[in-house]
Amino acid sequence: MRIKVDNFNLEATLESGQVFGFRRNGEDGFFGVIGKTPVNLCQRGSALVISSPPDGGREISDIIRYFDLDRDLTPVYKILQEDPRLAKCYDVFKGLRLIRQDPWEALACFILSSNNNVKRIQGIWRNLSKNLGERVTDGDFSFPQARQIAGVHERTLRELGLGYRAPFLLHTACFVAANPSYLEAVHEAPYEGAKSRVLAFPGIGEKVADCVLLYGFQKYEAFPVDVWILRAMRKLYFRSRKVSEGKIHAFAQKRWGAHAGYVQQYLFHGARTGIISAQGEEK
DNA sequence: CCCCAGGTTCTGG
DNA sequence: CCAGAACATGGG
Repeated sequence: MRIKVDNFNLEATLESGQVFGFRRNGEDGFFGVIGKTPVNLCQRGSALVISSPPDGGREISDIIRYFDLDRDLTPVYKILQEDPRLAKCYDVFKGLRLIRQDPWEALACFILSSNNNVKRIQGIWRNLSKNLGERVTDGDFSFPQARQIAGVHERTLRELGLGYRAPFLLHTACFVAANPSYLEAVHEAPYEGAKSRVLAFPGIGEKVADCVLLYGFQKYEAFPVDVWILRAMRKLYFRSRKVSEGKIHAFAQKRWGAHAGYVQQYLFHGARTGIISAQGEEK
């Protein structure tokens, strides 16, 4: 199947650290599992080519929704272009979009992300999927539901590489499995209320909560401040002073409002790939 | 043996 | 409210 896409950058979208279940497949392709459907993706200019192995395929509307392709990025582009500190990110990553992830997967994965690196998070994603998920192709699995994780012992999660995060994920999985409507309530609630509900889980603080709200619940006011964003923001907007994460979060929300989350994604990818030099902060 | 990785929690001031 | 340390694990 083939979808005409406008203002879309598949590579930047999948490699900007918002989702952990995709891997490169060939020169310009990617393989991943959306829900329980395995998909091969590759972009040829304005064409997004999608193939699902035995053609148990996804509807086009599902793909459009997943990659947020029905969003008008004009207001985001306007912000990026009009700020010289962000223009480079626009030039290089134009078409980067925020994925609408499964809420549970986003919640679980970003519990695993704390004090961790992307490569290892991807490895844990694979371990969890292979051991607790469902087989969707010969060697590929879907990310396990809360129920599946809730059914194992903490020691099992440690063996899969979760380290000290094992009890955090286990507790959260048990709660979600026992309270299926909780995540729906997060969806319904506005940003602040949703955030307090997400913060209630163990192992989730300000930063992870914002990631979960942004990637799993489409709360676009969310502005996760991690080490990369902290360095970049200090450098670009605070002359490398020791401004706190909280101050930066408030600054971003006031400056970019409902588009803060999108701006953050461009900034994060720019900082991590070295497009914008995030160096130069003196501790 | 050090530091770092999309931090959070706990502790003592 | 703020600064420091501990926390598993793997890589540089």
